[in-house]
Amino acid sequence: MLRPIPAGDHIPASDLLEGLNEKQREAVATTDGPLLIIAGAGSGKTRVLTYRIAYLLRMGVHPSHVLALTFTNRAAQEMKERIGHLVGDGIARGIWAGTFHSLFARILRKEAERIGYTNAFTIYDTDDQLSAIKAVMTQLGVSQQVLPPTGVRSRISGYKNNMTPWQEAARNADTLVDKQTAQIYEEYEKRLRQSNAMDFDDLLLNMIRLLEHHPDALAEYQARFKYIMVDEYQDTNRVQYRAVNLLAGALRNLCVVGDDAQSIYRWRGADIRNILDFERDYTDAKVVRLEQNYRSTKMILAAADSVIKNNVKQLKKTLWTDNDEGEKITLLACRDDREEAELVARTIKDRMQLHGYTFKDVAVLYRTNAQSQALEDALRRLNMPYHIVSGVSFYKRKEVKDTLAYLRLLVNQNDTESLLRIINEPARGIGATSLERLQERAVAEGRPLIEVLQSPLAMSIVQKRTQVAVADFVDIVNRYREMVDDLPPATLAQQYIEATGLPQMYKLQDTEDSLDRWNNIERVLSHIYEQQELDETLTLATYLEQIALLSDADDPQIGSNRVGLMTMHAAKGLEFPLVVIAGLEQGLFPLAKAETDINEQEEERRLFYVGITRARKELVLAYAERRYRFGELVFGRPSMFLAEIDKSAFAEMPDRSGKQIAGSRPITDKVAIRGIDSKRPSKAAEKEALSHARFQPPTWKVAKPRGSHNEYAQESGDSYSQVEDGGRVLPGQRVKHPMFGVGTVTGVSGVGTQAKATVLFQNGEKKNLMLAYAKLELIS
DNA sequence: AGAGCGTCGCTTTTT
DNA sequence: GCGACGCTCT
Repeated sequence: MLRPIPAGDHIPASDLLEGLNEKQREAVATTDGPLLIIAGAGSGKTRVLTYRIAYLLRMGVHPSHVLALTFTNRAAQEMKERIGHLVGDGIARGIWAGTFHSLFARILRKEAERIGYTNAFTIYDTDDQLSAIKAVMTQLGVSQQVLPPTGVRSRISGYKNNMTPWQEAARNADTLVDKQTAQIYEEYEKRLRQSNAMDFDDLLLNMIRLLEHHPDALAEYQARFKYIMVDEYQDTNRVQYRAVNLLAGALRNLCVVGDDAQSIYRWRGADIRNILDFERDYTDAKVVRLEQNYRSTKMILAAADSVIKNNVKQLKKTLWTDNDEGEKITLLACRDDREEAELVARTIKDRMQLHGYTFKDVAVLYRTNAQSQALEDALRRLNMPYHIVSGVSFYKRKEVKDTLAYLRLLVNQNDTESLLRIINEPARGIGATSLERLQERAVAEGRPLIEVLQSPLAMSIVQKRTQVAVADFVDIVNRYREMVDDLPPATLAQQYIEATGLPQMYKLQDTEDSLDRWNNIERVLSHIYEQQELDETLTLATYLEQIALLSDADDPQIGSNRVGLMTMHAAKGLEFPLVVIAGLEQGLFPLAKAETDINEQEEERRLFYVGITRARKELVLAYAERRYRFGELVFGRPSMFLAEIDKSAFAEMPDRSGKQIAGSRPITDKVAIRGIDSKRPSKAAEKEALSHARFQPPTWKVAKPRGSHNEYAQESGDSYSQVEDGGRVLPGQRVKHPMFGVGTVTGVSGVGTQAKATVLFQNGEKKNLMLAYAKLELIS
């Protein structure tokens, strides 16, 4: 048993238990042995987790012996911060907190050799997976028309999530499609091995392989992670379950926290059995139920409960609260998606004035990312700041992916997917036919493509001209490979990317679009520089790993004062005083396929439950009778979920013009709302503003003079343009750029977000910089 | 080999 | 309503 240690400057262990309810206290103070915490929405789960870890530390557990597995990096970061407040930052920093994927990647990086990789292994995202699958299908002569590669990808991922190796998949294959899929699976696995690459599933599987095949590694990590906690346990899959069981196997100090009602990742392999089996696998497990909700009003909780109770499959629990009754729910019945967006925006503005919310107190949730567009337009028109939680989109841009592919190749030359991606980008005269032939050769010889490219004998199968082009390309990569250990990553990346000719290609095209792309490449390079400044141990490999494992919910802007726009999946774990859920129509939410499949329907319902329970004070629900989907006007009916909420919970609310917004009448009634101004902004302006709202990469800060503008100007339509307008940068002005150094402005062009400055730097280089992005510091 | 045009499929959610 | 991909032509 543990004994408390002197508290020093911080809160003693016993005090940590104060201010917790009885159940929470029990969960926190149960340090040893298996513990299952069933934590209803808003029941103080995060509080319990952080206090429990702080308690452990106070009881003398060394931070490095604590492992906390979370769903997002943000959740881990937040947890660390909160623990830091309780026990001191220095101590909190020592715990192992992160996602399964990022922590396992870190361990595997160290142990790579033992499972047949090198520590330079690349992490393949879903796009890389797809290219690999396509290449394999071409190699096997399987038609991509008959067998869609995305379908194959999800089947392979399904196999992996069930720990089914290709041998077994092949054995169990009955139909031709099954057999072909199994064969593609086999070749896919070989290809990734050959490429020294792991996909997301492999990060988990390889951790298991390491622990199962290397008893000393198992012993080592079991001894290291003496206390293990798993958050969002209902959304873990079988592989994660196995990994956790292995790690906790010796000491069995395993605490899992979950809520089956909030399980929303079944499609990704999350398995509710993980909760049910816990008590079976750990018969001595203590079970603590947290059922008091501290977050929401009675009204909101009642609505959530009346919805979720329609699910047949669920564990019994009763969530209750001491909070106020609260406001009734507002229902916005709208004619179409434009009007829905408009009304949502106006309602938000209205409630902000009425109840004193600020922008960051508000979130608009929806089922699909595509719905954000109309909402953005409306918010922009009302000049309300917002931010979209989907930080990865910047990294999905072609030029950014190309840049990263070049860097990945530098770190891991066997990374065939990256190699193929950029070998002819910019065009070098290395065509598809030649590459196909060379790939065939590589497969036949069982060696990585990059080796084939460097073998004069093998290269003789392609034209002389191609041979020369390939040799030039390989030279560039090799030249910079030699410098990897000698130059700081940002400098190396900068010089190497310049040498590839990629940025120049876009710059010379000199169109609005190509300059944008050029700029994005510069932003990646500046980003590496920034990260390097923050962490001097940064290497290109670790940088690339961070990028690969970024998640949407990791968007650092989440704390800024803006209205949050996000999917309900992305909203998991968050809470807001005012929550709007838009697009409550059959076929959209729930999605069409849930109408026939009861399991899907229950998952959609859980998702709605998650959405509702994000709200603390007030809930607004909205649907539209017509909506544009795929550029086509589609008619819809209100969501079945709306009918599951008691009619008396809805408010009858006049809007400011005195007109009816929505009533407590049967929701199928048509409620017409007039007088909404719906002038569309110009196409160009829309696209413009959108690109800035969307492509702000995470951890990116636009440097700007202090206090020169309101704090939310950055991304919200018109106000954005004031961030760095041409006005304050004039010819003759001396400026400093983080990468290029000091220079003098020689010219300015464009206005608003398009404002550019030509700067002559001290090294004689002249650069044309977008002021909205380039982090220029004015110096005198 | 590369440019240009047309078709298709896409939007469910993401580590 | 857009972007990715494939086909055709040069």
